[in-house]
Amino acid sequence: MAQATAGASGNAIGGASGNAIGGASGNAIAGASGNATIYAVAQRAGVSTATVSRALAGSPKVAPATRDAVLAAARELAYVPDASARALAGRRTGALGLVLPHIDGAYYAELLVGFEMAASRHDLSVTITLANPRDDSARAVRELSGRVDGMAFMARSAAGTELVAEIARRRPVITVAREQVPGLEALFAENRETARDLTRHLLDHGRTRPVFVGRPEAGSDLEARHQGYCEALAEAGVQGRLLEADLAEDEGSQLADRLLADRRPDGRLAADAIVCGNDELALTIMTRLQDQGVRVPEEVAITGWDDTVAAAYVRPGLTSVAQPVRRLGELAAARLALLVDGEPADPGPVVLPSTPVFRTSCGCTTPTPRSAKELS
Amino acid sequence: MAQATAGASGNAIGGASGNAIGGASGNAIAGASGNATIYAVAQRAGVSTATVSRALAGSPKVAPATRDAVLAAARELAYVPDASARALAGRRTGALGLVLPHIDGAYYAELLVGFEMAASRHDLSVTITLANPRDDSARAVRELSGRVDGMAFMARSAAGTELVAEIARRRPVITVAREQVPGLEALFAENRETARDLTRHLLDHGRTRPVFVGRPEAGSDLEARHQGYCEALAEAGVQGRLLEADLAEDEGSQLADRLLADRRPDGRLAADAIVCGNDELALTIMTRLQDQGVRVPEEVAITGWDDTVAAAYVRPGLTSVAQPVRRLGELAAARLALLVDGEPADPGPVVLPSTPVFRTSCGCTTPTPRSAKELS
DNA sequence: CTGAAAGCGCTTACAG
DNA sequence: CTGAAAGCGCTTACAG
Repeated sequence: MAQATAGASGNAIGGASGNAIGGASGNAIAGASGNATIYAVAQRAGVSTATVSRALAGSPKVAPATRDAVLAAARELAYVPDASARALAGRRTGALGLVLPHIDGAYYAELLVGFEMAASRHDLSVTITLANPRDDSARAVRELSGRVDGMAFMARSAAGTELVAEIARRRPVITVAREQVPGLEALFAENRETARDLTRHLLDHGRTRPVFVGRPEAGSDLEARHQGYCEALAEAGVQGRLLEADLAEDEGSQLADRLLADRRPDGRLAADAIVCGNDELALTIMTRLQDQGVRVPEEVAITGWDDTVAAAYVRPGLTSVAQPVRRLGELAAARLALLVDGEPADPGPVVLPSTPVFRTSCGCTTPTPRSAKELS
Repeated sequence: MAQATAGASGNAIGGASGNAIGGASGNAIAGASGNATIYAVAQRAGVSTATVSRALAGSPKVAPATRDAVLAAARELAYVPDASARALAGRRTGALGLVLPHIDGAYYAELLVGFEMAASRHDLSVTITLANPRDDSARAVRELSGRVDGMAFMARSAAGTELVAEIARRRPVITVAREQVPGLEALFAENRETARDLTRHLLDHGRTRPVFVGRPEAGSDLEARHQGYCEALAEAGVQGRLLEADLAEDEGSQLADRLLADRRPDGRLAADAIVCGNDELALTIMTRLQDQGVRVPEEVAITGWDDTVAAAYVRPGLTSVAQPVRRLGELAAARLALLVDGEPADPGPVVLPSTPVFRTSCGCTTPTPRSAKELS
């Protein structure tokens, strides 16, 4: 118990006031873990705690000389304000909550980086919780809501719409890349149009037997991507096919085997283009196909989604779609900061553009110059 | 200001007590944002706030019937305790701080996931801050220290040893994969021995002209990896070479060009094995070399470090080293939870084993079965 | 087993 | 420009 309780009992050296009947008597100069409190700073600077508070907050109502004295005292004592006390008194935690699914890979990391950067710009901390679908994330999410000023719910995080709405009754809430909750601000990365463009691109390469791989679910990103794919086919009068597969490696290789077995009478593969719901699926299928002797993109073109690191290293380079993930995170935090400041919510969904990154797995001979991606 | 101030003025409906002279009079039944407070729950359950507090904390001293009444009242009011008030009164924030460098890729994401999972198991929240080397992370780190019970500093996060030591004077601190601070608990992933094993492995494949690519700095992971590499060479009486390169893509391709130009009299590459400091470097070099017609591993073997996703998808598969990143995160949070509970620090560094993942870029013909990696 | 009351360390009207 | 004091919403000895 050393750290936790050392000096925890009241070594009250008495604040400035001597009013033993009023509330704020007997305030400790040093807090529980030996940290200086605002009382210590006030005493050392020869001012009241109110003045210390104002000086530290940068209030313009404090005389320069006073401010300097306070700042000096605070520095000398290595004073770090207690965030809990500050939050309780100021009715502001100064923190934003972020609910993520169990991060796998770079996507959520990017989201988090963007979110933290923007939050930090607004002098806000970020407290995260990983909402796992299988455990009761409700408890964790509610707990989180009790320690932050606003919350962002990311993608397919376990928190259901019900729960999000409940939290939104008490705190500003924004959702990112997940089914919109009526009345709440919502951010998205573009899916449908980009998928349509990407599919058209494949068609332009002369592909006539495209399939879509992934498992579209109502309201999901995958659904929108599949829809865009269908639109492009409809425009061109081409017949498509949907192969349901989960976004996990194992199903990918099974699918590749299925694709491999599915031949036309002339021996060629039934599919000559594979639009995958994400890179993981695309990479798994592509390498499996190649290991079995299929030439990509000659025999079959393949595209992914997410523009993962691996997409650039495989041969042929995997054509994919870069999502504005970091900006999604940044925007989420920035909006939340405003909402917390009382700005009214603007529930019209905001859709950020995604960018196709053409490498050579789609049939292109020259990949898009790298800078094109950086421009996004 | 809607959300923030609605009802913020004291709509005090009066707690149980009527003592206007004592401190706790005029407590609001509903908090600032319309949230129920402990007073509302107490009133509804017909008990005191002390009893509500105890019942909610699961104290065994509360009669079952009373507890049920309190729980029911809390549920009906959708009561979520204010974490700030709780922290202030209980002298515990219930949160752990995590200082990370600007997360790029899966490494820190994994670390974070492990940390959050373990913290969550201990009913602790995690608040993160991204310490960027260029901005003054000191301010952010200190601020964070004011809102958590303990802090973990990860890898090459910007916070210097000085700052870490300062924080450690006030809070339990643990460092992960970074230069040890005297007196503080420290966690590491194994580097030296693993690098030695990996280099030996290359030597066993008959390689005689290995180079090490990376920029070892004092006390860094890279230094330990380079050291292990040197040890293996020394054992075998083989002459090595160090090519300094930063862990960024651009330097990788320059290096590949240099490697390509460096030929022996018989026209073969000067290097026949490249031990890279990380996968990114290895992948960049490997693809560049391959694009120029070099056969891997026949002409030159290559190994990476980190076992990134891409390592499994490129051909040949990149032999790499899987680090126990998630477990590092888990252990950090678990230890911190104990330290916060008063357990004395045990500064002896803890080193978690890393696992070589043999694919075919090293010269192996059969990759290590996938399960071997999962076992780790 | 339960309640009255003090107190956690700040901020912020309010008064001067 | 500054201070005295109330109060933020909880927890926890203390007393019964």
